[in-house]
Amino acid sequence: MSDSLFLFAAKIEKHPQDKLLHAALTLFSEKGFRDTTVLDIVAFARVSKTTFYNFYKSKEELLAHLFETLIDEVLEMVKLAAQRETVLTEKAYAGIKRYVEICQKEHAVARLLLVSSVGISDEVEEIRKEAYNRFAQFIFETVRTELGFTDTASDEEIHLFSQAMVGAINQVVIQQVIQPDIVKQVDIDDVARFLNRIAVGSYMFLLAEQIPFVSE
Amino acid sequence: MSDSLFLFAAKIEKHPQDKLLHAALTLFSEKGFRDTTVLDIVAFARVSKTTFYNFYKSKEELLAHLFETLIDEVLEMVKLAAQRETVLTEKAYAGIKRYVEICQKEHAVARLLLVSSVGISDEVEEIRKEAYNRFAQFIFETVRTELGFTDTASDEEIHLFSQAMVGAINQVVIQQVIQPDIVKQVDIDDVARFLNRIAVGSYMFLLAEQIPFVSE
Amino acid sequence: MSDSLFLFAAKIEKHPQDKLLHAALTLFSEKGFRDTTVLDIVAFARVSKTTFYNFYKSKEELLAHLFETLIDEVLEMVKLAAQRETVLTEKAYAGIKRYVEICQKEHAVARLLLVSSVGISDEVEEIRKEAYNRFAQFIFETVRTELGFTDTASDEEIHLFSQAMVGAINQVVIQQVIQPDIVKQVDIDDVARFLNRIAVGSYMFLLAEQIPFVSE
Amino acid sequence: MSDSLFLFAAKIEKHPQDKLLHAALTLFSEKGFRDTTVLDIVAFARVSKTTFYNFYKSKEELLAHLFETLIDEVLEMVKLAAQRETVLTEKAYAGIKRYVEICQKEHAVARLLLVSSVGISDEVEEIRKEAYNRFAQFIFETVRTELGFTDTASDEEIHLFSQAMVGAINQVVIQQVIQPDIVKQVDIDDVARFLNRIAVGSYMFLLAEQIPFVSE
DNA sequence: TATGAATGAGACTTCATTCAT
DNA sequence: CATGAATGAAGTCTCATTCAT
Repeated sequence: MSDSLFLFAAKIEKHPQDKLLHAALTLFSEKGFRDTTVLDIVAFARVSKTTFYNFYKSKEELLAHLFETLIDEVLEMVKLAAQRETVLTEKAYAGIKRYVEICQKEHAVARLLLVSSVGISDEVEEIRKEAYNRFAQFIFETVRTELGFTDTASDEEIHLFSQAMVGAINQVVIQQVIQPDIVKQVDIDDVARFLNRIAVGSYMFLLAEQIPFVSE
Repeated sequence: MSDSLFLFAAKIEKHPQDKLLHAALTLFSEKGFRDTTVLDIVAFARVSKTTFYNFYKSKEELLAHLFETLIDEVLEMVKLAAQRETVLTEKAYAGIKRYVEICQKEHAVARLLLVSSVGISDEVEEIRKEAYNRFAQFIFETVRTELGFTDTASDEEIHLFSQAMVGAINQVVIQQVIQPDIVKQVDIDDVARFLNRIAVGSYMFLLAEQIPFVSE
Repeated sequence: MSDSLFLFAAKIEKHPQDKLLHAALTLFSEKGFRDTTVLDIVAFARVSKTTFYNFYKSKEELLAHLFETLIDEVLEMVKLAAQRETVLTEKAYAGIKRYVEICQKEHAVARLLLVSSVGISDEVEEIRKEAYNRFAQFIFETVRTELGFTDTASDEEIHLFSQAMVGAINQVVIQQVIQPDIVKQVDIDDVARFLNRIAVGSYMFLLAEQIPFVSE
Repeated sequence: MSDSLFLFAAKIEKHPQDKLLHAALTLFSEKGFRDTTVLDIVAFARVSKTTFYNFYKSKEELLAHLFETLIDEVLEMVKLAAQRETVLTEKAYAGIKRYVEICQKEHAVARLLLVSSVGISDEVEEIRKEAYNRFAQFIFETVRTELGFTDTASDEEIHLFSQAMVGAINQVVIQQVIQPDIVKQVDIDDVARFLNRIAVGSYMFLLAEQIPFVSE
């Protein structure tokens, strides 16, 4: 389980809200959102329904809160990993690798974040959108810093590009990393390096379109 | 609505199953999967609940069937658009553009395919995975033909790359094309051309790693 | 099974209606009326639903027809048994004994007639009422002939009395004869003789009230 | 309706279970068991379907509970009437009269108890059997006390006899008292006195077989 | 806060019955 | 006649959510 990875789980759960978050994390990951009942959650968290509904208006709201908490922590870890990397040109790679690592180690949680939680509520989608944009922003800035370029591309294009990269990364994670039945476990390093190359290469390509040097 | 776009909707819906598919398409798109009840569906389709459950074991199964039907049609249209394009180097672009076009014109349906249907059931995810792989395969093969290259990259890498591209495309579509509240409508041509450049460029980048000419 | 006891069952069931009656008899007796479906019946009878609904408007109507057929046969056998008895004073006893015998031998059928078929439809109740009255009439006339009395009691009282006797007989049959789990099987002769004594005694008592010789 | 006769109906029905019982009594009596749906019941009782199924596993179980409740009350009233009668030799008559009275006044309820509820479920039949035996026991004991006899008949015979009497009484009630379309309303007193004479006379007859003084 | 009863909504099932082929 | 699809009604079950104690 993820007792050590996520902060609220480490708080020994003195606060009922932490207990609820931890219960939700455990149960949503294990059985999925719809197959987890509110009764399951309060039983696991050892709090009452009253407490539950004092903190959250609905099961959806709990998911939204959990989602936000998790994604914040994950992005924080990713950024931290990039910071800790001393080699400038490896910073983006370090971040992406950390992301892939987390998704592999906590594949149930990753599945929750990337698959099970999709389409549950507009609230979650809003948070997701925001989080993906932050992720995109991180990648873009890291890569730009790495390469020391001064942008010539428009903000609009940069934005699009970053989003595309996030989509690319998540898609690969979904299909290669978090499948529970994958026999030949992919090599995290390979995947991370691969994704990093795409990010870096795509950024260069983005600039290149200004001064075409690749295509016709 | 999409009465002309999707085949089963044009069959005048004599068969209850087509009526159900059409009803599901309409209602899932309009109100989302969760907020559509089986009663809504059978009322809209003017069939009985029994008929519903004769065809589908559950609402989830109907979604899976609808999803499969739609994605098949969409991919068919995309491939057709690429085929019809006579200029060889524009085939991938034509396909991607067709995809983005469909997603814009039928943004409710696209939303259903790309967002609302995620995480509902393993069955749908299985179909989605398969469909995304077919899409990835199409992109890869079209681009390869366009460029006339003989591959030097491994199958594994090609696979990863194609998946990444599909993720990139879908993410951009999700955030730029199918948001219902987007004020400044993006230009379909721009987005499609942009995505095409990513695909082409990424493919070249993929080969380039064999004969490194970009990075260290 | 009752293949030999009831006429329509012996007709080798050439006629679809006989097949239906036989199927209904078998299945209603075995599983009860509500737990037997029309599909069960037509499958067992090897006829089609169309045939079923050509003969009967509903499952209830089939029950009514079956009920009427059975009760007619039973009463016929009872009367026959009484006729065959040469000793005049044993005629009523012979009839009652035959009745109890049938109910014991065909306890599933008896259960259907006396318990399971009650309250299903007004039509059946009408037939039941009529049949019980015929039974009552038989008892009354047989006993009267046995005793050679000329009535002094009113028609009304005779009618009431006969009905009471039928009720008494059936109640004892229900509780003593057709219970499927009765361990100590009651002795048919004893019960029949007992019921006969009640009938005879009651009749005498009925007359006695005219010329009170028993009570205060 | 029977608002004053049956206890649970008088409880102002604060408890949903009482509301359900009252609704069931009303609707089963009015439209019969089969033609009353669970939806009818919960609508009438103004409780939710969930509440219904919290108390009862099925409509059958509700009937069983209602049946038990009603029959208990009826037997209580019958016994009370017998107790209140000061003239010793009129006690059995008083009880039977009360029974017939109730069946006439509440003929819909009586119809439910004696006809509509038959054959619905084994559970009800079990309760019915038990209740009829209690009724039989009451009649037997009352009559025995009235007559001051010391028994010479065997337990087995007494048991049979009591059952037969209950059957006789109920049959007469069914055919003379609770038919909704009876034009010439029977006189309750007459019927009750008649049934009492049967009970008393039969008991004497039962003893007489030991020391035959009536028949040949 | 905790507990438990109650609610209302919706999923799923099973039939009796009808109808077209 | 047989077959099978379709219907409509009802039963049963499971939850999320609310409320009183």
